[in-house]
Amino acid sequence: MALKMRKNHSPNPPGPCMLTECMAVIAGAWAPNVIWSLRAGARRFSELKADIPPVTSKVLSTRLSELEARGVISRHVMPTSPPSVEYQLTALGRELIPALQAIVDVGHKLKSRA
Amino acid sequence: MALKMRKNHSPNPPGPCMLTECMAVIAGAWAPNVIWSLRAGARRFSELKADIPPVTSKVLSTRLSELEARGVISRHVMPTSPPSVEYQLTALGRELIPALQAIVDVGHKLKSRA
DNA sequence: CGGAATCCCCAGTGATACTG
DNA sequence: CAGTATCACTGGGGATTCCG
Repeated sequence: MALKMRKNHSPNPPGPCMLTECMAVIAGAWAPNVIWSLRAGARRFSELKADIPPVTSKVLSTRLSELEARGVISRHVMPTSPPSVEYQLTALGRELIPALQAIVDVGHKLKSRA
Repeated sequence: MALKMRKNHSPNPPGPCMLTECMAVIAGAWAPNVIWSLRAGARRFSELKADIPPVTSKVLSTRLSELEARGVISRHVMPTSPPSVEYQLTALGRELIPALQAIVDVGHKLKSRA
């Protein structure tokens, strides 16, 4: 899986800029899945990796970084031994859930008609 | 802009398969914008191209072919001279609108907080 | 006008291995 | 456990050109 979204073509095209804007957030391999996995609450790196088997550590950490940079998720290092890290959606990230929910809904319809 | 989605990693991963399923449909460069432009009704090739300035003819026609193949849009050749072609959403395609609407909504929130 | 065919290119993935 | 480092590759996308 992979998602690419052009990140910038400077003069915002007239119409569907918001669409493009937000697509960029949920773009990137496995990004939607990560958000979806976090929808019920915080999860640790290895849990996320287990939730989404085909993802590699590299891509997962890359995606987590991006999402954190965009303010969609927050990262908390737990001072345990061995150290573990928890990720959870920020308020901003939770705003994405309805959109993903809508996508999932359509996915079901697509599936049932295929 | 570009979107990639893995099309198949055979044993459907437990959870977010529907998500992936549907993401694949709206993935691909400018696909969401095309659907969005068709939201209000049928449009011709050149109109779509005008709606989404940065898209090239090749990519637009590629995307239209894919979307048609997926049953999201329908293609009608008008027997005029010069010939023109109209595209419109199928019932299936219209199912996608709520999802895109949700994405646009989130886009606004993202924008207003950035 | 609408779009198919070609060529090229690199960003984004994946695989693998290594580290604190 | 939670990453980072390297490498190689693939195909999606852009530009350009040609066709009916």
